[in-house]
Parts: sequence; C-alpha cells; structure tokens
Amino acid sequence: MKNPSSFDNNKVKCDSCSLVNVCLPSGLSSHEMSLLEGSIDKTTKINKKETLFKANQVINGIYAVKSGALKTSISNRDGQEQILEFHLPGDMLGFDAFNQGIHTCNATALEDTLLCKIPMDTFDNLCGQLPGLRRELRHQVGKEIAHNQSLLLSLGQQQTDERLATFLLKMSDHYKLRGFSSNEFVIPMPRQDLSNYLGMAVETLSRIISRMTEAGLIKIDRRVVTIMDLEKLQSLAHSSC
Amino acid sequence: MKNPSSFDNNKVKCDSCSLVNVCLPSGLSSHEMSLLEGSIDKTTKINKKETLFKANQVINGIYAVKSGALKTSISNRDGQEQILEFHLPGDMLGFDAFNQGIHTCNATALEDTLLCKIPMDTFDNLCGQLPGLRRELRHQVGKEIAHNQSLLLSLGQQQTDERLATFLLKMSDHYKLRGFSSNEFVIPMPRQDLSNYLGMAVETLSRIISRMTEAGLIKIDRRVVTIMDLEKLQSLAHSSC
DNA sequence: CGGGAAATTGATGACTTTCAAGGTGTGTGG
DNA sequence: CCACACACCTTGAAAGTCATCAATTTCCCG
Repeated sequence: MKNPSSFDNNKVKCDSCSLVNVCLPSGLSSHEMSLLEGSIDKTTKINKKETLFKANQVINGIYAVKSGALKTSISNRDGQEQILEFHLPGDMLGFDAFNQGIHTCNATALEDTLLCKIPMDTFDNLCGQLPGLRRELRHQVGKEIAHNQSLLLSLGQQQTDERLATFLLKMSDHYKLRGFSSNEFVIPMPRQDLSNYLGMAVETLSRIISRMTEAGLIKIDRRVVTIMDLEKLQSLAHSSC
Repeated sequence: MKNPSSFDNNKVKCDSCSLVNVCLPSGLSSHEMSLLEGSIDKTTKINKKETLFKANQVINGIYAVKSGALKTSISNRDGQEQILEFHLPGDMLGFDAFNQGIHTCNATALEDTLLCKIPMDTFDNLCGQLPGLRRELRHQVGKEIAHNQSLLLSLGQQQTDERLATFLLKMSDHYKLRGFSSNEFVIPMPRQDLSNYLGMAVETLSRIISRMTEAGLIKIDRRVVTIMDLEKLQSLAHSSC
C-alpha cells in the first residue's frame, strides 16, 4: 500500500503531482493551471509542532499540504481550545482569513510538513482573471463549511462512540478517494489531539477504542487503524456510505 | 426600545433600510448599491414553520432577513438533527450552497418572516462586475465560518451552563450592534430549538436557566431575556467582551 | 538504554440525560 | 367571552454517560 506521506519532491509540477485531482488545480483548465503554477512557492516546510500561522495574524498566503499533516484550532480567553480540522496531503488551508485577511485560527504541524504556498495578493489577482479559480475557491470554502457543519452535528448530537465511528469513516473515505486503502490507514494525530477534536477526554477516547476493538469493529495499534467491520461501524455512526 | 421585528415595509430602498449597515450592502459604494438594488426581490415571505430551502435543493438565491427569524439545520440518516445557526434581521443566508450550488442545510422560519432575495445567477454576474460585492461576499462567508468555529469550541469544550452564557452574550452583542438594548432582548426560538443548538436536552437548558436566574445572572420570562450581571456571565462564558 | 511523553486502565464522582409528572400560557372554537 | 386543548416550559427522581484523579504500562527519542 502506498504511504500517504511518501512524496517530498518539491520541484514537481502541479500536473504531475499525485495530488492534482484533490488539490486546488482540480477544476482548472491547463491554461489556468499554468498561470497559477508560476505563482506557487513549493518550498515551504515546517517542522513538527511548529505553527504555520496563528489567530489574529495577517494572512500571508493560501497553502496546500504536500506531505505531512497539520491541525487548525481556536481558543478563547480562558485557554479552552478546540481543534477544528486536520489537514492532510492535498488539503488546503488559509481560508479562515477569507473575511478580513486576518486568520481566525492557529495552524500547527502534527509532523514535519511540506506545503505549496500562493501569496495572498497573487491569489486575489488571479481570482479576478480566472473564473475556474474562483469556482475552485468556492469549492474549497464550501468543503470547509460542510466539514464544520458535520462536526457540529457530531459534537452536538452524538455519543462519544458515535463520534469516533463517524470520524473513522470520514478518514476511511478520505483515503479511499485518494487511492489508498479504506480499511487500513494511518492517522497523523496523537490521542490527545483526536480526543480534543471529538470533544471528549483522552481517557474516554482510549476506553472507546478498547471497547470497539473488543467488539471486533476496529483494530488500532498506535496510529495504525484497521476497520474490521464496516457495516457495524456505519450503523454506529448513523451513516450509510 | 425599538422592536427588532417591527419593520415590514417591503418597498423601502436599501439605503434607507434600517439594516443597511449590517446587511449585504454595508461595504458597497452607492454606485454598486444601485446596481444591486435593481436585482433584489423584496417580497419573499414565509410563514412560521415553513421552510425557505432544504438540504440537497438547488440554490435559488441569496437571502437577507428583513424581519422575523429562521434557523438552519442539518441532519444525518438516522434523523439526528443539529441546528447550525439562527438568522435574525440583517443576517444573510444561502451561502451553504456556495460550493456546488446545492444547499447543505435546511432553513426554517421560526416566525412569519420577510426576506430580500437576490437570484443566484444575478448575484454571480454582479460578483464578476463589482469588486465591492465580492469583498462583501467574502465578509459574509467569513462571518459564517467564524460563527461555526465558535460554536464548535462551545460544543466541544464547554459545560452546558458555559454554553448558554456564551450564547446569551453573543445575542446581547448582536442586538447592541444593531442599536437595541444589550441588557434586555427577545430571543426568537423556543427552548427546544435553543437546547438543540447548544447540544443539550431541553430539560437541561430549563434547569440551567433556573439556576442562573437564582444566582442573579439573568432573568428569563419565556423569550424575554434580561441580563442582570454581565460580568459574572462573561466570566462564566470565559469571554471578556 | 534511560527518561519522559503517550496511552491505557481502574475507581470514583460530577454532570447530563431520560422518564415522568405537573404547571403555564396561548389560541381557537363554541 | 370563556373554556378547553395543546404546545411549551419547568421540576423531580433515577439512571447513564463521561470526566477526573491516580496508577501503570508502553513506546519513542535522544
């Protein structure tokens, strides 16, 4: 099985990048793509635990994850923190500053991470010229909104085990869509981060994993997830795809 | 004190609408506004409990609430439902279909509601011509994303009483920004909807209200909210504005 | 190989939900 | 105009879920 984090050639062109179909260029014509290509800085690299940007910072650019993984999070004045999303290869981030050009959340690397970057003003200009890019922007922003909505449903209405099941199925779909195994995959975050994302205590997450393993639904060895009984997992998550 | 739902003249021009500063035209030049004005249908009306649109429907247009109130919600295959946002006068909705032109959520009127509507294709065209409108669109979408993020923090990390405090302060700010009292206001939703939105059982919400009333933080008579001790409410919500 | 972070497990208690009953207000039809 | 029906809201008791505290084990990095 291919490893999702295995490509690190930062010279590769968009049209030969293995992420081309899930990344920003997915809906662009080759003409549009070549115009975009010239503005992309493919050398951004941040190490594990470093931040790509923080809340209240002026936006620097839009990013696409080439390899590695990040988390975005917000916190309030009392230090309560909520992880909003995990960003895997092919995912884009930076749209949280869509509004005023100021980031609303923090982005932190979960592992050493390579990114492509488009400076904000260039992106803005290109959006003026390229209808396809505008469409793609809408698409990406829409994805982010849909993700948030689905997480809200999970946090607001589901029990802890249902939330984990929902999450695992989402990950499974994610990897499937990218040509990887949907039954066995690696999640890039520690228990602490996953439990925060799912709105529960680490210990609760750990217990749920044990219970679901015992019930034959999954197997999890550290960060390697194996889905053993897809149907039961789906019925637990109240989903059918 | 003015009543938020008191204006129902559907002939009024944008620039003399009392919502002009919080609505779509807020960032537009008078030239841009006049172009926009011609495309706005100011006669949409839906009655209490009727739906403006449903998930999976093709988008019809972008709406602005003139009077009344709506809720947007999503649900999964098992009928679990989560209210995502309440839309009050001056708020816009329809951006959930930003992505593919398909709505991702349902919009239902909480009371008889008047709206302004801009047909989707007209809006799209105008966005191509008017940079100010594009900026305003980004602004509105950014507001929606920020709202979702803040609700995620609340649902994921806060206790039930902290969630209610956070909600009441948000409502207070909302009305303050629109020139109404920040200490005394009417919320447009029944307990059932509010409790769903805040991810708790109706009974829990009712108990929290009783406890917070007894503690002298608030007074709530049906849907009339009075904030009695702003500071304590803020410290409960872990916020300081 | 050792120190420390990450993960698991157990016991306990707090918080929240559920089920049940009763109260309050509103709108409609007689 | 009153009365009744119904929806909405509140309150109580019991049960269940989940968080916290504490102890231990496992694994990873230097």
